[in-house]
Amino acid sequence: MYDNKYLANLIFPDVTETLDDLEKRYPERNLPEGAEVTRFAPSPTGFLHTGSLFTSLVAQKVAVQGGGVFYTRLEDTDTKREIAGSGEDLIRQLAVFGVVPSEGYLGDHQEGNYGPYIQSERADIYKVAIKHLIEIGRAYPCFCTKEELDEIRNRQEKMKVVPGYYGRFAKYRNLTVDEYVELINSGKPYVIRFRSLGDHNLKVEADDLVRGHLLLTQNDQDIVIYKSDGLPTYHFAHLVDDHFMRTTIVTRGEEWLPSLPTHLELFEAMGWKAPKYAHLPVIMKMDNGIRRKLSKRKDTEASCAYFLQDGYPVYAFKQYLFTIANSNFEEWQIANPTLTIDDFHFSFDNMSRDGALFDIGKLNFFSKEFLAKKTAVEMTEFVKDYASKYNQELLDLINKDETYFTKVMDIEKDKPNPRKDYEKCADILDKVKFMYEPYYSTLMKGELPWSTTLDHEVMKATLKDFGDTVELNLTEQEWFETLKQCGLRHGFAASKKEYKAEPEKYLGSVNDVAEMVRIALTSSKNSPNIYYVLRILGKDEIVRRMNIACETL
RNA sequence: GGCCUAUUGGAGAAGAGGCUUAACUCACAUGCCUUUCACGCAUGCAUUCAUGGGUUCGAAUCCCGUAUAGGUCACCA
Repeated sequence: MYDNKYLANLIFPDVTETLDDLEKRYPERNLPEGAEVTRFAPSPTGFLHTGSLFTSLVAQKVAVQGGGVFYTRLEDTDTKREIAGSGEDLIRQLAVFGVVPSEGYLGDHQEGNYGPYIQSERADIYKVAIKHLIEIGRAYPCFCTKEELDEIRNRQEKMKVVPGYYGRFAKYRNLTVDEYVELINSGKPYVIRFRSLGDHNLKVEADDLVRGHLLLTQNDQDIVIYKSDGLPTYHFAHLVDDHFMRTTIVTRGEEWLPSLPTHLELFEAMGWKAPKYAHLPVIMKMDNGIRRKLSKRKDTEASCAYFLQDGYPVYAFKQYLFTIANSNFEEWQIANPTLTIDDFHFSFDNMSRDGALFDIGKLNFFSKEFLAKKTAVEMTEFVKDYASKYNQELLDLINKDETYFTKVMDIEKDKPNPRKDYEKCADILDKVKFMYEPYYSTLMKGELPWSTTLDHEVMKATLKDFGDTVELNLTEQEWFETLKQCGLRHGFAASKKEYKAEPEKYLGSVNDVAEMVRIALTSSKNSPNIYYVLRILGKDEIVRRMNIACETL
């Protein structure tokens, strides 16, 4: 007659440490009142997902604002799905968005007293906990094969009962210890399952920081806690890690809500106090009229790298994410324009329970605002940094003459309300290329929006005259006067009003003159203020451009 | 299919029984400004809070049913 203790020793003969040893090794953290310990625990299975960034931003904020600890942990228990190097990538990407943990898995190294912070390096710790559960009869080995499990499921489907490994369907749940011992000694492969005491007809109460008080169905599944590869499943690793790393708030996506009862029962079985939970809404997307979760495979917005590639400012992106996180953030930012997100006080109470649709329009708004506030020099620096990483063509353009590029960025910056024409760096090349050769020449060879009513000879004469007489050392007002004079010499009224009053007397108005000069200068009807463009180009270039323009007429 | 969660305008949302003839932000529309565009300014944009019932003198706010959407039911996290 064997007992559970014998069974536990048979399964984990090398495990000599006890739970008490671990409690001593990872003591309660000494933190001020109200300080929280949060974490971001990604799996190394790919790039940084927008939803993950969102979750990590919230976790970090909650810890930092209360003087607590934010740490990272690598959840690499699924060796099959692991993508080599993605753990380091994740940490690097996080850093780009200002999410820098003070403790934990940091890519190339680990830091802190509660480690290791890589789950695959914590196998011994999990074993101590599992051994304990076996000893107290709350865990047992299960020898089911994949086929047996499938068969159980099929039977349950036919019977129309809740599927899964529980109660009377749990084939190995009620063996005697002797039987377990015999099976193990026979060499049959097995996993360890939790012995649940729950009942799915009963409820369990739970509190969630964003959802409030919940009444959930109890767990009754004898879930696998220890896989045949010697590593725990997520559920068990979460339990052990968040307990011994002394996490006080678990932030995670709402897809975890259904497993909350399981986790709660696990904590209870271990005799541990469960942390507080915050199940965050997921970011959605409208796809053909239906709302769905951002998909890693289908949606470019799902990857944080996508926004970086497009050259969205990190701060703007964070502002956007914070409007989703806390509904009062926008109003706060408007009321406190000089303060940053770091000064904002986040609260779970102001978080919405259902997933927001990803709104690129709103991101664009924040981004435009942000870029417009930069000075020309800052802008050049910012764009250059972007170009050096993502856009060689743009980088070449800047490097050709950085001072010149800064002048282009400086257009109308001296006005009280600066232009907001760039929403991301990826837009910039297209918007400024007319200021450069060979782009200008190429543009002028294309379709040009010249007036269809004006006589081409008159236009040519006007443009030539304009180039020959243009004065650059004038104020904008004065310069506009000379433009009017030029128009007057060729039969254009000095203002739209005058033209409208006596249309038979003129060919058009100064507006028409400005338009043709604009096209000659930029190839387009829409451009920044020509006065500024002229001053950057210089007299010789203006004359040259007028000649090129005349040739297209 | 079972279970869970959600449902206020195009989007994010405020709203906790009377102060809401539903705040604010983005988007959109119109007008003004103006040498174009952008900026800025002004105005407009939900008689209605998924829906049906109920409670109440009074409901977006409380209760019940229905619908819809999302999530979840692995030796994945």
